[in-house]
Amino acid sequence: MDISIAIVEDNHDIRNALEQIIEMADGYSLAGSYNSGEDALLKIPQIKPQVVLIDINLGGINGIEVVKLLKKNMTEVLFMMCTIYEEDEKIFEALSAGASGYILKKTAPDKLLTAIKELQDGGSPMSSQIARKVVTHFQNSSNKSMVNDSLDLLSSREKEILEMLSKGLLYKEIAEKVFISPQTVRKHVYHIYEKLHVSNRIEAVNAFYGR
Amino acid sequence: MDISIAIVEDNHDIRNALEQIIEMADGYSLAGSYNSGEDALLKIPQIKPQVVLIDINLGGINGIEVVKLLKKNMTEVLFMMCTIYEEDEKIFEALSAGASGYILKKTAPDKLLTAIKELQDGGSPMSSQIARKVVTHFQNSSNKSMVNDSLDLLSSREKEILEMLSKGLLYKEIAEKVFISPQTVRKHVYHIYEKLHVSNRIEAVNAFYGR
DNA sequence: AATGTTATACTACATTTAGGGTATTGTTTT
DNA sequence: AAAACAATACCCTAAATGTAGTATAACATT
Repeated sequence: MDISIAIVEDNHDIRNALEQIIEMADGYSLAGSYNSGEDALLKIPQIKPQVVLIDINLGGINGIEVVKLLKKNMTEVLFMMCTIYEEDEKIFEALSAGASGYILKKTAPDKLLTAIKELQDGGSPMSSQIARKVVTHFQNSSNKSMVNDSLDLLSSREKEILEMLSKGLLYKEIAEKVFISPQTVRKHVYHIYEKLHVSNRIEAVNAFYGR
Repeated sequence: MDISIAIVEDNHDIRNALEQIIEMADGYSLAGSYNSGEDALLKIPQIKPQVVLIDINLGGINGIEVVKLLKKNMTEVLFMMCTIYEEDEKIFEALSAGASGYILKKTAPDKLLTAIKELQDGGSPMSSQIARKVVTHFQNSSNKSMVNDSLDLLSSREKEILEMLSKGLLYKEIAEKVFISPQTVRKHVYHIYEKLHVSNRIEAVNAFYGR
């Protein structure tokens, strides 16, 4: 079975070129082609293509918005952003809007077709440069709670208690859990606040989460 | 200038094969080769290679731990995980430990060399299948705070107050900010707790952040 | 016109926290 | 051995929070 593809691209020449590539290739079929996001929003839910190749900078509503809206009701459709830019912001916006692939317009026809195939096979085709940006973003967001030096000031008991505090437990609940008196819990919390330079639970918990 | 590469791999045959590939290739030079993570931890800080090709499953300390430890003091060194697995968990662990590339052992010699080159050029070489996993993870974590339907139950005033609560402000501070009495703030908070089914600030704030 | 919701504000009471003091027992570090 | 720190636990006081009832004005919905 061919992979059915829809194209959303406002530039006439590029759209025609993409259409040609898809129509001439074996194993791929063109399900629809639109020159605006508005048009795509109306038609794509009807034709239900497997893959949508979509430009980011469309005339009216932009491609990222289109993906966001369509993805909400058509989770199975795979979106591949196709753009001239390689900007960090756009990449993250597009991916969190629900796009699965991100390629540049200058990509050669055969690479484009391979990328669509990969998309359909559960991959996320993108250049390794773009992948690095995603990875870096991933690293930053997964480490931000770890890069907290002030938390190192806390003793392990204090960290343990802060963690329970961050879950909303009361002093006495914490006391029961670790078999100490609520008084002692209070003393620990008191020291935690001193060390973190905060004056209530919320601020301490925010510090704990690195905010 | 050649790209200097270190190899960390406990299997003798594979290590030899990798050494051969690097040594025979133009533009790449072998800076060191180790059969254990422990060895790598000792030697790599001295030889300072540009790229480290490292297996995940080493005999003693595992490759991810090695990356974590080395990356801490050698931020410029690029790590490429080289493994037989394609497990989600390992991928995320490796990337957040500081690895920039992730390839499979079955990768052909010329692809391996290309991947090292891409790594050096600021890319993150990985298969599109692996990229999809990273992207999916990215989508899940970037959306988790948005998918909160219970917050919709709150009136806009209540949301406003919850947001200030989440920053650690006291009732009276909130009262001053929005020019209402602290009593009213308390009443709002009371309603917030009811709607979110929680019974203290921390739990409300956790709900606010979608935890 | 009646009902429901939101925002406002008061009261009262019980509970929980925060700030600070003191003290004992261990464990590290010097 | 002395000093510093960690964990434990008690004291007191005051402030903040949580729970709950009541009430009023404004606005939206039925």
